[in-house]
Amino acid sequence: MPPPRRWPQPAMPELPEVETTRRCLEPIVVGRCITAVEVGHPRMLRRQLRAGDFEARLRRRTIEGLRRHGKFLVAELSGDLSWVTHLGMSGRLQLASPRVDREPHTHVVVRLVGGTEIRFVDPRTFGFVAAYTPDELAETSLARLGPDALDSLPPTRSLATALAGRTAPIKALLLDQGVLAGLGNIYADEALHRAGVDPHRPGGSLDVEELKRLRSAVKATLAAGLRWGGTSLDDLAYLLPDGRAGEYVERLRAYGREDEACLRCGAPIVREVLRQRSTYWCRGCQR
DNA sequence: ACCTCCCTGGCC
DNA sequence: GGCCAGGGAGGT
Repeated sequence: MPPPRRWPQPAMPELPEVETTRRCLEPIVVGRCITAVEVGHPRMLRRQLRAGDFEARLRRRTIEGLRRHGKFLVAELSGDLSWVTHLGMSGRLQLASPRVDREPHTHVVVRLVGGTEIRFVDPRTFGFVAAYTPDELAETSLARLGPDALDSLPPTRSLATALAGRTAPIKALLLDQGVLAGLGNIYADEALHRAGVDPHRPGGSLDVEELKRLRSAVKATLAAGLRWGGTSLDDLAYLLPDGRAGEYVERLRAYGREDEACLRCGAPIVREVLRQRSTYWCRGCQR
């Protein structure tokens, strides 16, 4: 047995983790009414225009739908309000009975009719919650997101238009939520590895063939992440709402595999810092 | 288009 | 005791 790999510290909820969370919550919460709301950490409300609004806006509303755009989870509430949750770096949502002890760093608790609680646990507090009217929502960063990488992945020609003339590294552009919404550091590295594209390449320098490969790679990477329930690292910062761990970590091809052999060409995967972010890639087969 | 900051647990 | 991880906002 090889020693267990030491994964880089943070789990990072990205599109597959948020979508897995959404799918797990949807059948439980949609159609149910919110009876009580507690916010234990004021920082969670830093994106709410008036902090006092959040609890009042949620209470007694019914959750009519649960959607996702990029990494944002949006519960549509009765009365035309949107409850927005972003998991940040270390956030996760939990379904729990009120009888079960709260975990440390449980910053928001939303209780539903019947007693079930949706709990937002976030040690590093990069996540947040907010309740917006339609007008307010139109002014948030949610309204400035690019197309969703899973549900609305643009055709190759649209990607070519979006990237034309861009000189920033393709990795940075994949992380730019205004270009494409949903990829974070793990899945950006995975997609570039699958596509065989060097993360440093200026975005505008990719030819049509490369863009086709990259588009397919994004699709395949997200589908694989979803299929395995997302990526839970050793710290288990990310877990599904029912407590299960995502299993994609065992299937990562680049991220976290420094000095290990590339699964495609055998060259060692290297780690370097690109735009202040860890980047794992293969010098042998990513060009 | 780029850099800095926020925040905390885990590791050296 | 200090450093590192990073999504997104804000500033330059």
